[in-house]
Amino acid sequence: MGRSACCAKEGLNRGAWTAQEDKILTEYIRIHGEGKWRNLPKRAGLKRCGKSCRLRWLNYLRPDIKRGNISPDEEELIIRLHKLLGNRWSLIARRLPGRTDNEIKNYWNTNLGKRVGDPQCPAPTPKHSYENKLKQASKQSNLSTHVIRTKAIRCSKVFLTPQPRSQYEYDFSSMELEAVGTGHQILDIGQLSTNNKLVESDTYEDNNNNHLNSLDFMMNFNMEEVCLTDLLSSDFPDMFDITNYSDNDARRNDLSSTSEQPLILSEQLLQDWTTSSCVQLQPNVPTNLQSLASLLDSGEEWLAQ
DNA sequence: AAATTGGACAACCGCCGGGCT
DNA sequence: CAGCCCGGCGGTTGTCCAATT
Repeated sequence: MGRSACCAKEGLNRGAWTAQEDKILTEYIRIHGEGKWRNLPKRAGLKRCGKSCRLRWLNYLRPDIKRGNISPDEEELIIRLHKLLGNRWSLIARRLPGRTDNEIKNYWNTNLGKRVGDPQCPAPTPKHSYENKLKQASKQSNLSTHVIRTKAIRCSKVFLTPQPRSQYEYDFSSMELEAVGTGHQILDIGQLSTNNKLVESDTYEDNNNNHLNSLDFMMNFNMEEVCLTDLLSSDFPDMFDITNYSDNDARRNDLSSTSEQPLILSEQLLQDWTTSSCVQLQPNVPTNLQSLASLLDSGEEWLAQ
């Protein structure tokens, strides 16, 4: 017996969403939060498939989405990440705050794939240039296209350890995060750009007058205020504090054996990085995408071995 | 000015894995 | 343990629109 379809297809709207549908969906999620997608359409009074609602929300309506205007730095990062991860768009998207897997996938398919796949491929046409994209974005905004651009970026795969609140007050110099299931510290926000602020999980919800009890949080990460190119000059090894692994971490021995050496990207480390949402950072070291690029370089070298 | 072409991207589809019963 | 539900993911399609003929 096969599983039932996610929804009956009869009588459901399909195709582009109307402003009214968007409003209904946004309002419903604002009140009830995400989840229960299958029942959502009925409860919200939408003639849409639950999956469709979820996709619409995740790829378009979510307030933390930054759409269009992919910068050259983001582009380079996408290329590197794709080289490392392949078509794992969701993983790639997690490294690009505000970007959705669908957007990155589309961007790759229409731009980067052709370019990267064929070294002889001619330079992008003017229509594809960054400058023109800026013009297009500007044009779109002038046409009052509803481009959602918020600073709050949800970091859905990072959780604060369930410790007393004082553990994660907004003292960035001591804040540490823990990746799901890894049991080791994953990120120190100490020297995040001052433009990047950690906010509690319910900030996002607050924006929607919601109040979920999730422990996950968001990182206020304004890409436009982070000069990615500034990040390209730091030494990646310095970013990693291998000694930060807890004593009962099974990997500690392996890692500590290399702690006195220039960083050699371990499989585990790479795995951590590719499966978590944050990079392990050494306190007092600037967070930057160039370092991610360096990490990718290391990962590429490792993969080539 | 109309028809055609091609790019961009929103949306859909089917599959899969995890969790629950 | 099997069956089911739910959500996530990647591939593909459909539609819109600007550029070109």
